[in-house]
Formats: sequence, C-alpha cells, structure tokens
Amino acid sequence: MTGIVQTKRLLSYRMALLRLKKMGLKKAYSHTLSEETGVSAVLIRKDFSQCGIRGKRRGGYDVDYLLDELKKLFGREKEQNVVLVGLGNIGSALIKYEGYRQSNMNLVAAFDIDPAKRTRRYSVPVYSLENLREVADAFDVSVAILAVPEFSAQETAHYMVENGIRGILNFAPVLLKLPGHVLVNNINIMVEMERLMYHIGIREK
Amino acid sequence: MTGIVQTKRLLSYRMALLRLKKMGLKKAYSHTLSEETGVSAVLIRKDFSQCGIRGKRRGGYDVDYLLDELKKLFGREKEQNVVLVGLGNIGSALIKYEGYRQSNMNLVAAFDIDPAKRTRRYSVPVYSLENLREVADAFDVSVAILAVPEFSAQETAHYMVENGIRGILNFAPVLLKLPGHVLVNNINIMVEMERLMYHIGIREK
DNA sequence: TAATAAATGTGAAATTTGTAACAATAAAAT
DNA sequence: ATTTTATTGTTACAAATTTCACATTTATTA
Repeated sequence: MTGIVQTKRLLSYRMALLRLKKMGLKKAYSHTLSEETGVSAVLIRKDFSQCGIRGKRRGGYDVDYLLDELKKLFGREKEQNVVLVGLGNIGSALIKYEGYRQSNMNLVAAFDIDPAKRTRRYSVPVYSLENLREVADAFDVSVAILAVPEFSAQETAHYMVENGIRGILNFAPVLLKLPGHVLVNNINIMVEMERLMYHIGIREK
Repeated sequence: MTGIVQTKRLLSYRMALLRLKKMGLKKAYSHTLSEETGVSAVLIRKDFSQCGIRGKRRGGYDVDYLLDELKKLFGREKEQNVVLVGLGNIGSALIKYEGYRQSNMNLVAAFDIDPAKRTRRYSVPVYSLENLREVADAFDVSVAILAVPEFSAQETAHYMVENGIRGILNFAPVLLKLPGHVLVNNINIMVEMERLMYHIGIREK
C-alpha cells in the first residue's frame, strides 16, 4: 500500500500556509507551497489528495480551506496543556517561548530539581518534580518537554511516565527506555549540527 | 542502487558508543547498539558493512575501532569554528551550551542586533552582525547557527551568506531561500511538538 | 466560442529504505 | 575434539516513498 503521508510534511505545509495567509494570499498553488517548504509540487498534491483535500484544476487551493482541512487533521479542539521539565539552557529558552498558543498548546508549569530555579520570574510557575502528578491531574497534562541533563534524563523520564506523562519531547541525547505506550520525539541539536558539518565537508571535495 | 547510509543514524551510533565507552565497555554488539539507538540490529550491521566497518563474527565490534572508523567518516581533523547569530531565547541557550567541544566544534562568537545583548557576560564575545565578515575571516568560520526571529531570518541568512557562511543550522520556522551552494539544516521545535501531540491523539483512538 | 495555457489528480515506474532468511564464522560448552 | 550457540555479513525480498508521464479540468485569451 502506498502513501502514509508524513505528518512532518503536512505540518510544514500548515506553517507555510499560515505565513502566506498573513501576507494576504487567498489562493495557494502546489508550486507556491513547494517554494515555501522545499517539498516537490507533485508530492504536495499527492499528500493533499491522500488526505482527501482537493483543489481546483487550474484554480489551485483555497488557503482557508487548506488550513481548515489541516486543522481537522491536526487541530485538537481543546487546547492541550503541556509542562516543561528541566530549566537548564534549553529549558530556560522554552519557558520564555511565547509561540505555544499558535500551535494550540499551553505551557502550564515547569519543574526543576534546583529550588533556586523555582522563582516567580517566569510567566508560569516552577515546581519540584514531586508536584508533577498534582499538576498533571489538575491540568490534564499528558505531554511534556524534557530538557534535563543527559545523566538524569532516563530516570526523570521514568518518573514522569509514572505520573501520567504519555508523550515526551526529548532534548537529552539518549534513547529513553520507556513502556511501549509512551511516545518519544527526540531532538538532538548537536547531531543536527554535525550532520550539517559533514555535508559541508562532502561538498568541498 | 541500494544503501546510502543515513548520516543521522551513524551519528547516533557514535553518540551511543561514546556513552558505552564512558561506561567502560570494550565490545559492542549490534543488538547492544540497537537498544541504545532504537535502530534494528540488522540495519546497524548493514550500515557498518556498507561503510567498510567490520566486526568479528560472534565477537561483536570493538568499541574503540568503531569510534575510530566513525571518526574517519565524520571527524574533521581540524576543530571547526562556528558562530551564533541571534541571542533570543534559543540563542541565549546555545551560547551557554558547553558541549561543542565534544563534537569537535568551537563557538567563537555570537552576533545580535541589540547592543544591550553585546555584553561580556558570556564566554564568547557578542558583536554586531556587521562584524561577521571580519570574524569569519579571522577564524575561518563557514558554519553558523541562526536563531533570530522568523521575520528577520531570511534577510539575516542572506547577509550571512554574503559574508562567508556556507552552512546554517536554522531554528527559524521558515525555508530559507539561499544560493544553491549553501546548506541549511532546519530544526523546528514546534513542528516536533505538534507531531508528538498528533501521534498521541491517534493512539487514543 | 474555440484555442490555449496552467493547474490538479493519479496510476505506473523508479528509487530508496528496511526486513527476513540464512550462510559463515568464532567463541563457548560439553 | 565436537557440538552448540551467538554473532556478523549478505543476498534476496518487501515495503515505503518519490518521481514521471499524462489525463483531466478550469481559467484565460484571441
């Protein structure tokens, strides 16, 4: 069977469309989106087609319609509450980030082991991880961002899962070993940096 | 033709191996690495095989040998100098990050448009972007991290390329339109978060 | 209104990626 | 020394992904 559409691509279309809409465009063509996302125009059409999203021949796609359809696919009706665990370098960046809303998410709390970090400096409260269960229950949180140091990532993740977390965006450079029902999405910034350098090196030759 | 090995995977093997080595292991089996990286053992063996890396049947792979071979593939002999452009949330996290060395990189300077950010607070100097050429020449920098806001990303990237940058790790959620010789690697944290939520949603059903 | 041009939509082909099965080998056990 | 077991290495296969070619439709122009 062909064609399990990659969510990453659809999400990148959505992002591009939001940009285009902000610029006032009403119509989008597959080749427009191709320029914006780097995905080939045919593939974009095929993705849409497979998701039941139709355009008009020669007329392109209606931007609002596309965004609506993508929202049907991705838009959780309810805004999702998320928490952040670890206020090191990356964690401190993410607690200050203000774009969660745009993705229909809401950061409701952060956690850190260091009491000194548990100040009111930020726009959300910072607790000890012991309070995770409480917060998760109160705000119906099942997804968390994990931004603790490598050495404590596994243990922390385990604790999080024990207290209601079912999805983790993991910035620690380790494969978390967790029960099968837990979903993990890894972001490894240094690996991405090395990839870039590697490919630059190749080009030189 | 089959089998262009994904650099991402090889880099994840390398990371796992560094961890295992730190734990004192001398030998690694494909299934060990599989547990550490989440990649299937067969594929790991195939990847190694395709890169000319050989183990001993029933004896597994020698950790130091593996790391050496991976270093031959990825290790730039010279340490590579990199710069950071933009000291917002993410940029501030990355200027404080201390793991560049481990990947044989060296952050030599950062740049921000806001003079208030150009303090000596950090372990590397912060300049106006006008000084990029100068720094790039002096330190032979061709790779940069771009962590400016979305609206200025394209313009900034363009300027960077005009001043010697050939590789960009881009945190802004836009596809940069740059000359063909420039390599860009995108990291879009919110897309990754949405992917996670989407897949969690699917599971619920 | 006819002709032309510019878009979508899609089945088939090509490519890429991953898995399965199993041969080959070396270590360990008997 | 022989047998068993665990591991690599490889070939053939399967699945997934992407591109190609082109039919189809719709807008525009002459």
